[in-house]
Amino acid sequence: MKGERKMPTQTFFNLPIDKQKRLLDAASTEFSRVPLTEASINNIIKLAEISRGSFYQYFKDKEDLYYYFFATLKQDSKKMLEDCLKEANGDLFLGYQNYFPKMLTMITEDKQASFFKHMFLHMDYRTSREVTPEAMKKRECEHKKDRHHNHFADFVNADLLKIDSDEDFHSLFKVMMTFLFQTIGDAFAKELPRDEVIASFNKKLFWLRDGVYVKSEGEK
Amino acid sequence: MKGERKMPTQTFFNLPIDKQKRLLDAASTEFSRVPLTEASINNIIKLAEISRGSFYQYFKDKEDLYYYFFATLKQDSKKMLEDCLKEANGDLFLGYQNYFPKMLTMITEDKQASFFKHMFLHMDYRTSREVTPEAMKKRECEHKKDRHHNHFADFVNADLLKIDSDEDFHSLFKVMMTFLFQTIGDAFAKELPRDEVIASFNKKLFWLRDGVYVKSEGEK
DNA sequence: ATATATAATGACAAAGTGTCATATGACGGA
DNA sequence: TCCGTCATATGACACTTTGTCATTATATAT
Repeated sequence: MKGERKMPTQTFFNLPIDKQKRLLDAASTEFSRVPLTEASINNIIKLAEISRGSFYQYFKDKEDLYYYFFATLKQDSKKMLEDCLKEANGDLFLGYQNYFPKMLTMITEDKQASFFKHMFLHMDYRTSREVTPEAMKKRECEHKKDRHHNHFADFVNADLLKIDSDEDFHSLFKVMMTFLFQTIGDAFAKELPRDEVIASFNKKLFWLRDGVYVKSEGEK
Repeated sequence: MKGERKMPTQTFFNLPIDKQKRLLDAASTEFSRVPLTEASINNIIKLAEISRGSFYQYFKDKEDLYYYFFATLKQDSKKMLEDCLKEANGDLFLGYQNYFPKMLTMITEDKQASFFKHMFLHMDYRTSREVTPEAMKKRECEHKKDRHHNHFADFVNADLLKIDSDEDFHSLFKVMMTFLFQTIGDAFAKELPRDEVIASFNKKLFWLRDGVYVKSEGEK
């Protein structure tokens, strides 16, 4: 593993806004053209009209820019889930059921759709961590008084769920995000129509909610 | 998308066995050293002591060799799941519960463990398709009389499950494979001890089996 | 005006990729 | 034995990419 830097350098942020924007636009174009592994820094610097050396003054490498670019996109996504959970009165599954179609719209109808397509079809461990909202990560620092940004677990009514610990919560969140990624990956790969995609997600969601086993009598 | 070839050329199979083996050994070494994207054909041909031109006579590119190498490893895995399902008398979940520890052993204790580690940490859409046993894929060719290799659905007692169609079966299989990949990915990433990994998988499995919602009274 | 920090540049070395014209060698027929 | 043919082997080549670095330019403050 290489040393990972998560952010651009200060130098980048000191840049005039329009130069920053040029770079991000270039990133958008290149990462929409091909998946991360095939993207070329050469193309990006040509598009952004900056010199090779400058690029490396702002970012450690391709990945660094990639994840930063993604971060600029995902800002609203956090709030969206939060709202859906509130709206569902803490019902985790209902919340997700409302969340998914919104998410899908954002991903497929955005002008970045092509970027997202590559992303979801090449979703690996690192990427899935980046994509997962912070608020979903395990909270280990409850004692710290600066809980400035709240945790999704706070919006969920745990009484409805067979969940014992924060650990479990985290694990369950991850499972649900996995469902989401998997379904969207499928959607892109097979170019399914929107309603089928949603139906497919809901089916998985309900399996998880109610169980796949038949209970006593088959109410099917 | 580029034209994908799944197999080595005939030329490769015409080669003397020991030369084939040299190449596969080289693949094993290189793909254990680094993930696919960082692997270098240069290294492989040096290790295998073949010329650059020869390599391209056998394989279309890195990926081609990679997936072929993987195919040589995965042969027994199919039978393993089949046996587990039989042993569980068609109980899908019990079958998987038995299957997982065996799978885990195979992946972590094999001499290819390092290869698998890279694979699971970089599992993308394509890879997950390759890894998933054939017998799990959707069967569309029931009418064809040559059902020479059987389908996992045949070993599963569907009466126990809320499953309506083959489509559903396929979808459920995929979910379960996803659990498996996700859990193993976690295991490698966080270097969890074996029993924790198994516990984590089982927890997810039982969530899916029985549902995450509490039923009527909390038997917790 | 001068010193100092900050940013920009492109040439460069190193490494990798896929291709191609050519070389090798095995085999069968004349 | 000589020749033609076929499958295979080879490595030089042209090309792309990457990350670095010595140098130059620009801005800011004294």
